[in-house]
Amino acid sequence: MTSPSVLKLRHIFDMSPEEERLLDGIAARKVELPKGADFVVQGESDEAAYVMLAGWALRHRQLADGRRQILNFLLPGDWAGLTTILFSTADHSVTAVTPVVVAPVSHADMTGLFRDHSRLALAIYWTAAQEEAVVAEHLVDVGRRNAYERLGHLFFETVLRLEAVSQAGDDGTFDFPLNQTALADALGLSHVHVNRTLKRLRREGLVEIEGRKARVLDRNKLEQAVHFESTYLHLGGEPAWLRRRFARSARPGNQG
Amino acid sequence: MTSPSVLKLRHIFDMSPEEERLLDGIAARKVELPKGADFVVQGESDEAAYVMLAGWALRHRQLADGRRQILNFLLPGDWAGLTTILFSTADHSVTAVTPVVVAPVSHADMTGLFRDHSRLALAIYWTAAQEEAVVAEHLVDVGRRNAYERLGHLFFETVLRLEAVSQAGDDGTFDFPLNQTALADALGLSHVHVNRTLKRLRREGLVEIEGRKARVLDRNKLEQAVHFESTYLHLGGEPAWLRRRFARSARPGNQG
DNA sequence: CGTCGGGTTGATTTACCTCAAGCAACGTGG
DNA sequence: CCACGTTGCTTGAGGTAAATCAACCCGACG
Repeated sequence: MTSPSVLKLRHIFDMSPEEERLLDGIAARKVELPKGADFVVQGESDEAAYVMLAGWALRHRQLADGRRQILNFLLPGDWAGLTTILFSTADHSVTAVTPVVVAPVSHADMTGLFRDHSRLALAIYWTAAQEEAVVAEHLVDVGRRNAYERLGHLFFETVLRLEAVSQAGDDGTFDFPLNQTALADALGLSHVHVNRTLKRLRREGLVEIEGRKARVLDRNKLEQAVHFESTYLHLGGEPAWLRRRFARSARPGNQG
Repeated sequence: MTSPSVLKLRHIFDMSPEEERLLDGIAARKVELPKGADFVVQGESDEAAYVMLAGWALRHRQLADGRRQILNFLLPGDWAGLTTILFSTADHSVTAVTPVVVAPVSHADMTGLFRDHSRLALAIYWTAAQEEAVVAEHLVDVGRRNAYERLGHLFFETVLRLEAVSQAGDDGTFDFPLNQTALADALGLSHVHVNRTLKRLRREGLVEIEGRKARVLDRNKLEQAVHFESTYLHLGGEPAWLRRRFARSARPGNQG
């Protein structure tokens, strides 16, 4: 089965069979981590990056007085700890929300990848850039949208991201393992207010939440209600001229 | 005179004379843009990246109904539009706050740089990663800090960043060309509330604002008042083992 | 000399927060 | 298999940080 990291990159990137094999090879070194495991720890220096293969994780920063802010959520196909190769100490933690399957990539392997497979390096850089764009949108959420829009926006974003890696059902159903406290810490709200706002979203027939599953009921209505603008996800399938640029950037020596 | 882009990277990176010359060479192609100029436009596809050499710019996202969120501020030594090489349309705009001096770098030159000077490419990637870390901290600000902390935090961050490129005076004075509306859009507040909170910061003797200049009066007091934690800036001077890693990642063919 | 961008201030409203409690589902251990 | 702590969800009451609305002031500038 093709790994989610391959699935995700196919959206923007014509990968050669060899490149796909290489990525799948990385993904083959599966490690299972229990729910709650921290695989990057704020303030510490870490020794590897990780590709998410299954499950949910979150990136968050902790303040000294206990307040915390969740930066974003990591879904299958996302990378964690890419910056550990650049910074001496991590400025955030990455924690498993559910049991997760990851593939660790040592720094040595990373630099090798960057050296010998510059197209894949560019693809990984693309992933990091997309993540940055998602975090920026969360900043827009928290800075300029109200609680109702923030929550709706997060649901909409999540469906789109999960669909990009074939992890959402046809009927709009998807795994949603976040509790209301996590939502609060992600959206800059209190869990009480999250609760009341979720109630409203349910009452208005926009989303449905049952246990650890969620479902977007009326896509168009939700999109309009929260003024969703999907450009920042860059999942629209990039135009040919851009795909060509990726190709051009290949160095001689990488298989043709 | 060494360009700010070189100054900034020296903090984390042992650059060879040739690499410094190359960066300074990029910086030699100066272009002046007037205050208010958009050099990256949300929704459009752009043809170059830019190194900031002088002046202030800001990155922001605009919502359809007019609300906007400023993501971060670009100071001398920062890069703008790095992702235009990866995405078909920009998800944000970059606008000059003051008249700015930039050096445009075409996509062709960028890919050449990545191909032939992988250490410099890594340094530029470092810059992008640091910017991501700053945006993430702004998310923490807006999500989990009150107006007073947000403003104080921004002042503190700004001094540190300006000092890293030798653009702040010894007495804590620095150029600060943002009006209160810009502060509001950056911090997720109304300009009225920004005004009142600034008054409080002044009254308490933490900062001084005169025209387009600002000054941090009591560094320690401000740091404590807003619980500033500087790790996310990664400006502490990276330890030797990390600098060595950058060196190791050099490919044969790059000088020395 | 009018207009415009920017700062300041007051009065009022509101979208959230905090505190507090109750309840259901669940695992754990005795 | 019952007592229990725990975790997560829900609801109410009351409080507050910050928004909104509305002036007014000032200096710059054409």
